[in-house]
Amino acid sequence: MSEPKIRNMEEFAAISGISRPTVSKYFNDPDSVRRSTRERIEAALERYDYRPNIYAINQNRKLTKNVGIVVPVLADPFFVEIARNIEQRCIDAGFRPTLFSSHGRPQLEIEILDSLRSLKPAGVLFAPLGRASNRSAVEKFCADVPTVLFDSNLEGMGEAFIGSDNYSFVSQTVEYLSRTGEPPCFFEMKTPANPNANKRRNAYLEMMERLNLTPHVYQIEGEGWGFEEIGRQGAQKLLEEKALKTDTVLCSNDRLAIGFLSASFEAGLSVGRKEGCDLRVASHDDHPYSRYTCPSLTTAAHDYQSVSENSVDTLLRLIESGGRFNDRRETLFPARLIMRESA
Amino acid sequence: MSEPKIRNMEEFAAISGISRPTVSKYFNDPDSVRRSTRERIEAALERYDYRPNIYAINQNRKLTKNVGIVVPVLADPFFVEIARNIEQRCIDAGFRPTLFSSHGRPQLEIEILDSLRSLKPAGVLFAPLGRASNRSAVEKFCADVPTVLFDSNLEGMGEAFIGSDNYSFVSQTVEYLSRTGEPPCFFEMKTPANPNANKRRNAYLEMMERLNLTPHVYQIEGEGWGFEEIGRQGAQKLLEEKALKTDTVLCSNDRLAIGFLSASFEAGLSVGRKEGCDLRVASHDDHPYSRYTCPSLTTAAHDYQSVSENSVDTLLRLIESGGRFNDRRETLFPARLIMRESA
DNA sequence: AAGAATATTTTACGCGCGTAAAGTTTTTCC
DNA sequence: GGAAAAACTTTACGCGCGTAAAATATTCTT
Repeated sequence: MSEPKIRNMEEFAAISGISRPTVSKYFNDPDSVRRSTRERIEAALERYDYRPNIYAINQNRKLTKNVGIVVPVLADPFFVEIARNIEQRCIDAGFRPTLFSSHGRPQLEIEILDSLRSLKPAGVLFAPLGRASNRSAVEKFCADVPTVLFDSNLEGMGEAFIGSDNYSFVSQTVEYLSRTGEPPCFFEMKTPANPNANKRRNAYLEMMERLNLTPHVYQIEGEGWGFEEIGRQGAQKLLEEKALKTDTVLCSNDRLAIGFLSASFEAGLSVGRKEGCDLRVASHDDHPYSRYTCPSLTTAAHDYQSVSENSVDTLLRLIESGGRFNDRRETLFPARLIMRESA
Repeated sequence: MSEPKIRNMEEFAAISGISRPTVSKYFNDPDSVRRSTRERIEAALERYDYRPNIYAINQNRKLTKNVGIVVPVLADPFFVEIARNIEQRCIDAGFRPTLFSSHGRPQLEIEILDSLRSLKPAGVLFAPLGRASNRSAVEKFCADVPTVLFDSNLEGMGEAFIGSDNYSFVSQTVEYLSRTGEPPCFFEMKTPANPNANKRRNAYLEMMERLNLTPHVYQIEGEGWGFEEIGRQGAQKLLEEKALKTDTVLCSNDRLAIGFLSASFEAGLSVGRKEGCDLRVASHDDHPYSRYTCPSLTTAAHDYQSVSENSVDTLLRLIESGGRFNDRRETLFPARLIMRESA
């Protein structure tokens, strides 16, 4: 490859002995040209490494092959895992994904959507910050760009939503904890960033009522996305004041639980499902590190595969449909209980 | 804003009463036009929200305002933290950063560089996979695109390298551990993914020699970037076989240490610097979660700020210099010892 | 106030490719 | 083998903007 350098499609067409429009056709869909033609082009491609100028291409297409992926925080490995999955699926489908993180900042989220707009993406997979998201900005964006929401639902926004079934998460953990010992209290933030948190609390309350048990919800102070620290400080306070009415604690999510475990350890309390332990702690999300907490964390796992697969499939259908669905469907995937040592 | 929709710069120039070339000049540098002109354009910008077509812009510029940021694994919060920092600094400098992660896969790293090339970025900040990186591919890339390496040094590649001073990390932890108790053994992977690991081992050996102490290095099996699991299994084996010759363990990095702590806990061993503990464990990196391990992890912290600031500054200077430096400088930042409960 | 310096306008071309239309060649099929 | 179908070539225009050159207008200098 690479004798003299090819400057543009004109030159490349010349040296491969094919007309430029046909070469152009080839790059848009290799199968749209005759086999012998395709082979001649591909032979030339191996000798001279030429790639069409992406800017010239996108200037002349209403729809690019770009796909935006926006997550609220990459510092949360959960989103990294989802993003990685989604990224690969987009590539496999012939698109160019670009990953953005709002890093927990509403203003940055707006700016990302804004700059995404000028990328003229074929579609966007968007996990919003949630409560802190600027709803009107999101709404405007979704009106312009085919968007599929995932993880965090903003009612009515985007053409579809794919996420996890919070009720499935909580019902399984509550049922398990109640069955194997004392029913749990619920540990969460007072003003959670993410709407899933509210659904989980409601699911807890509903589940406890159904089981004829008395619910206890502890809502701790704290703003932002530093859940571990918020959880640690909240737990420290509760433990110090001996405020917990049960010795079984169900945390809204794993990151809070990591903070809770940290505070428990520092308070000299032993956590676990074994005889003689002071506390049982369980949680939700199956955070990549929940296997390595001390003790390992009993939790409810997202179906990463299904969420990412369904999200991408939905977006591809959306793109094929011209960017609009007739009805906005919400798809939820159930959790899988992961029993470990903490409860 | 937004009465009728502006289609292009021609139209925007017309309604703002300025000629197109001047408007073009304004967008390339608002300060290059007369103040009264700038104000008229900005007034128009508020009424009609127009943004120049990014593809048309980049087609006609040899140098875009794009900057690529490539990290080996986003699943590692260390890189997320660095990337977040770098991203923001690039934005502040008027560039458009795009974040890529190789996700630990050498093939993906090559593909990222390849697609990055066609983005014609003004420059790239690149943290390579390390040992698994395709050196000739990286070399070719660096020859075409102004590149600054960070975190992981590939000798001679890129125009500069910015990273952490591994000797500073290890000398501080070894000194601290030796001073406050028993000198440490060293716990690492046999075939580490990252060249920093080798430097840390050598620093350990050198430091122990200097202190007239006998070094013990334990190299565990395992491939890839799943350090926690590798560390856990390696530690489990060592602890089971009671193979450790010291009760003070210095891990090559925090993620291995997280695995080590997990295995220790499961083996019923207490870790900490307090009287009566079975083991002391320390490590390097100040991983965002190292504060929340049980016990919290004594470690050596990267100077995130300095590394990211210097990386971006270097890249900006490189871009201004036309993409080439006369000499390839390597800048290393020292660590800061973080004393917590584990050692 | 007149000349110099600086900004802006006008005009025009080019970037690399998508894409349409009309004509030509190749393939397919009965 | 001949006609229809498919693929290709030729020609040509447009996309939205960068940018150069020359003419004109504005601001600054003394």
